[in-house]
Amino acid sequence: MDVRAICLGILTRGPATGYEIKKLFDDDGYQHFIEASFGSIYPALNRLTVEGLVSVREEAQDKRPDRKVYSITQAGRSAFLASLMKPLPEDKHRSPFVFAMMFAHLMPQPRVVEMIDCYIAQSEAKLAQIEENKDKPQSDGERFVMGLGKAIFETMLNFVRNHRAEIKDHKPEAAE
Amino acid sequence: MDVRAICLGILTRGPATGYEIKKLFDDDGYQHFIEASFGSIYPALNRLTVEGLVSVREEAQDKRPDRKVYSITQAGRSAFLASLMKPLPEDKHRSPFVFAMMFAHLMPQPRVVEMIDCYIAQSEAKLAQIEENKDKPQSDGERFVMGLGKAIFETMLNFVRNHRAEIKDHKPEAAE
DNA sequence: GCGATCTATATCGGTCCAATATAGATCAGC
DNA sequence: GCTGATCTATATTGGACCGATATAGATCGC
Repeated sequence: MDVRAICLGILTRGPATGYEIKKLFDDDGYQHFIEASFGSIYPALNRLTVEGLVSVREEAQDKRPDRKVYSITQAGRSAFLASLMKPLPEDKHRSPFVFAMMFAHLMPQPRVVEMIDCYIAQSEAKLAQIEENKDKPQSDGERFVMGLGKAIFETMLNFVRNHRAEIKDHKPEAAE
Repeated sequence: MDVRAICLGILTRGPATGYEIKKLFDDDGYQHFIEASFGSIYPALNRLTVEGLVSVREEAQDKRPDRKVYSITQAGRSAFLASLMKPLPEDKHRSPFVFAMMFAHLMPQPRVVEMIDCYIAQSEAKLAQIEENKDKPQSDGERFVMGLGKAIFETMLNFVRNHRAEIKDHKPEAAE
């Protein structure tokens, strides 16, 4: 599941530029489960082109930088399918917040509450974004991703909210 | 939240070798939310030593490689605390499985079911590991991490199990 | 009209991971 | 008692990847 495979996957949905591939992650709900930066997308597309897994059509635009529209080739389709038949790498959930919570006892209490509130706000924003995209026409796969994202963020929100209440109850002198 | 900060955090709990820091992730439930490899831990500890944020005591062992036991210094403690006062990077949940599910329509149906079953088995194993460690003496922070991990994996398991049933109901010709 | 944001590509430094090397200890099973 | 597997322990290297930055004209909001 490296960036090259991710690009191939996106391109099975239709031709796109590097910029559009990146934007797909930012705008829709995918970035919660998979992402790639420009610094890896552009080199990946170049290499895929050399290997014949994608083809490029340069669209010279009037008063804009050229667009390089990439399309997946038959060889690319086969390669992507083959990668889906191999065992998948495991999920990785990296949470600086959770790590920080392990050291709550070292922090001033207001900072802990601030951290939790910030995390709650972020999770709410993510949930809102998923909710927003719910009306768009979606494939089965997209509905699965959005549904799972929603379920996970709701679970985390609940858990963290309860934790916040515990902290407040336990040390009422730090109440707002 | 780079590897250096992670090492400092672990060392606030007491002196440890690079090996032990890594093992903490593997054995206990932390690896679900934060991790680091040997390839980054050892260089990080070296740099922290040069910077005076940790100190080393080399224990020459009889018939074993030397142990380098690292302890956090006062300067290290301050640096770690300072890093906790800065805004935290956001969570990153990277799931090749979820990405692959977006392309279920391109795969042979048995492969989709296999993927889901594999994912369910992995999640069950992670849950079992958390359950196992429940009896160990734990700090507040550890209970928080384990509790959240348990809640998330249970949510995902539920969701994926339902999804599996849907696939089976929808295409009963692929039933086991 | 002016700053902010958007479209669009590209590169670079640095971080980090996965794999590999080394090497003796211990432990399980035969 | 021997043999292979696993464990303790450190270290390096190649490559993947990210975050920041550069460039540059377009468009949009105020």
